[in-house]
Amino acid sequence: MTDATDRDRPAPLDPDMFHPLCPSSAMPFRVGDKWSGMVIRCLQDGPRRFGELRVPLKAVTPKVLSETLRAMERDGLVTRTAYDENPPRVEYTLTSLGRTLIPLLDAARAWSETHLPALLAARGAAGSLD
Amino acid sequence: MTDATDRDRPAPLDPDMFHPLCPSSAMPFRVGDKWSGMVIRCLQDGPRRFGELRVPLKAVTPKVLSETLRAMERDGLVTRTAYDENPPRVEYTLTSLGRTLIPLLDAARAWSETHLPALLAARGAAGSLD
DNA sequence: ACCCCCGGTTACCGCAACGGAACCGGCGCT
DNA sequence: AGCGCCGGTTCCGTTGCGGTAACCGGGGGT
Repeated sequence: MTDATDRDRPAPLDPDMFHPLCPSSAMPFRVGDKWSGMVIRCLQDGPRRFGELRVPLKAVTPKVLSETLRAMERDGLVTRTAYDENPPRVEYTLTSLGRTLIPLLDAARAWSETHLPALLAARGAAGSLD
Repeated sequence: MTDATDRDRPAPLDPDMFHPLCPSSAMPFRVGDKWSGMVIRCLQDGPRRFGELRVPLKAVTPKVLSETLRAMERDGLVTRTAYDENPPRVEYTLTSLGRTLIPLLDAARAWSETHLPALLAARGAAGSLD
């Protein structure tokens, strides 16, 4: 197709971008709700559709995803744009405020890459004998 | 008194360091559990006793505080040192791993100072009319 | 005998987050 | 007529974090 709606469309999301072994879950930080940080990651390269977000976030149910997006919209982190087409199309975009969180996520990721193994080792050691 | 136990003791904690209007509560981040970030702030200048932590964290009950400290100890973020004295004395100290979280807390605080008003404004606007 | 000190523990409970499964509406295709 | 697509919503159940209130142990003071 490659029509107008495909312009400005970022590359497809990697279905495994939140692999089960990804630190996102064990990491001792959270941005907003459980999924908000991952949503920001999904949106950082451009607008995404609801169903598109469900690909990498396969563990999230539509209910929780829509709750998360609604909360983020209320907080001015994303904008929701509904196109009156058929089948319906809705796009979510990071606002400039939402974009300001990306460096924080980067910092959190950097911390995890450096220090999370030590934390998990400590946790494992405590769990096994103490 | 100023005896040996007072050596290396940091200045007393400010009872209002977590003022109700402090962004810590509205901030869209969390480090670990609800109180972990504040505990790290309390410990960043040196070891603190259990009762000492309860001064600025006056909203936390002893149960939750001890749970928090225990979890942080399991994760290798703090060390607990009990002195066999009377009345009992226990000191909590940040480990070097725990100290690595301080820059992250600084980044979160900087974000809040810059952007939290915008987030709260968006939230307020959404709540009032939508 | 009583109470205070400190640093907790125990039992109980409420609420919000999270999750599963099913359903919906409008249009187009077959 | 029936099915599928998309972007949700609704109902219901579970989990677990966090909070409340009460209690504990052991020495020392009065």
